[in-house]
Amino acid sequence: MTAQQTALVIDDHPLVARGIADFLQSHCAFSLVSAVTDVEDLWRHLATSALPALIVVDFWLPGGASLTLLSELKAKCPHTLLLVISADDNAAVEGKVQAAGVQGFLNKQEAPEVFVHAINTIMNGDTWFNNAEQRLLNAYQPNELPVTSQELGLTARQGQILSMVMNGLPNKRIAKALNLTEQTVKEHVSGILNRLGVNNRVEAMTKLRGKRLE
Amino acid sequence: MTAQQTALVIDDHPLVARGIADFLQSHCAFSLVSAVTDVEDLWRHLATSALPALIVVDFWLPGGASLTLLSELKAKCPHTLLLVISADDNAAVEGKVQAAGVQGFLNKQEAPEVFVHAINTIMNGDTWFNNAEQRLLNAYQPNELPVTSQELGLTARQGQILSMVMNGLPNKRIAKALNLTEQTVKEHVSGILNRLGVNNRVEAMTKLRGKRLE
DNA sequence: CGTACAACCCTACCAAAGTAGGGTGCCCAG
DNA sequence: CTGGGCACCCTACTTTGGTAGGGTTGTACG
Repeated sequence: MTAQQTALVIDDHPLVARGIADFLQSHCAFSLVSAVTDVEDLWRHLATSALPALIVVDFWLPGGASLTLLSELKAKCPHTLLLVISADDNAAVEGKVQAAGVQGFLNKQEAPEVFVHAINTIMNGDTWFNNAEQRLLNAYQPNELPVTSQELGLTARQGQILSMVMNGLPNKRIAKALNLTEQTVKEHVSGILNRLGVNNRVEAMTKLRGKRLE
Repeated sequence: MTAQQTALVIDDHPLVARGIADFLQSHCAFSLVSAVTDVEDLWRHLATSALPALIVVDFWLPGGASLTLLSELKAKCPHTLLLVISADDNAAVEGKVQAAGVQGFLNKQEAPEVFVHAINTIMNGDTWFNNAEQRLLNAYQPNELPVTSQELGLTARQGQILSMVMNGLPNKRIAKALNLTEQTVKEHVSGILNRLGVNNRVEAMTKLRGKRLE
């Protein structure tokens, strides 16, 4: 690659965008790396400057805008390479991005050397994706606010059962797993529902959505 | 503040940590800002260097470690100021952090000038928090992967009903809202469960956990 | 010592969720 | 025009979830 190529980074967190841009400029062979924080800025930049050789796109743009943005970018700048970065380890995200036809996907957690390697790979015309199969196993939700059973006013046993309820287990399987009568489980569940002020397990699930037990 | 104070940034994404650290060093009056990416590194750094005046902590450390980390830091470095930064706009997060007794909370999305202002406020002995009441309204879940009903093989009506199921509505209320018989709703739900390969609505909820319909 | 509470068991009952089978009207493609 | 898919309705049934009664044990606390 020549020394005259430019790149563009879009991330809704200004400091992050600037940090990645600076890193690319100092560690990869780009003559200029710009940083923008929203989609409007991105289009404005593309309209007023020469097309960059590479655009780095944060996956979690506000409102889930990134997927539509990617297809628009592919349509309007077919020769520009696209690298998507994400803060979480969700295999589904990588699959979606890969299906969108971009050149690479990378986790923000990766070491700086991996960044450099990925960028060079993409600039050479290859693609960069992690082994999706490997990651299918741990498709967990990383951004869950931890909550202890005590904060909810639950006993230890209730907390244990609540976590199984939150994972979708029916009473029968909970009873089997804990060597209890289904009735006993029901009573624990009733206690939990009372404590949470809800009428059934589904309401409990929606009430605690986005939280992680213990 | 003097020109000899140092700061420390902990964020599990190396580029982000480095970017924020560089920004603090160039825009605030710190003589040295270090960046670490995990808790072990943090303790190692604190043991081998002079205590920093300020530690910037990313809220979403792996495994939800940040809350316990904050209380440990308060215990072991009571004179060090703590600023927590987070990528999302969740009022509950800010409340938790404030309860942990740190000096400030800030969203990564904020403009760089706000960062500078917040840092200066904290370094002067004040605290920096957003108006939690204002934000209680939009305590939404930002990181939800969008999924269309078509991708799931569902009809439009089924998708509509699925989204209500995902929000915890029982069949009776769905029927009332859509002017349908409860029976008709049940049949739609049955169709959805079949399509998703699950046995009941609770399994459907856990299967689609972290996704957002349409 | 007595009280309180958590955890466990039981029977019995009712409401909600889900299944099966059969029927109507609509619209669209072959 | 005919078959198929979709949305809607119905009756009837089974399974699961949740509540309400009452009872036993163990343990922690004043």
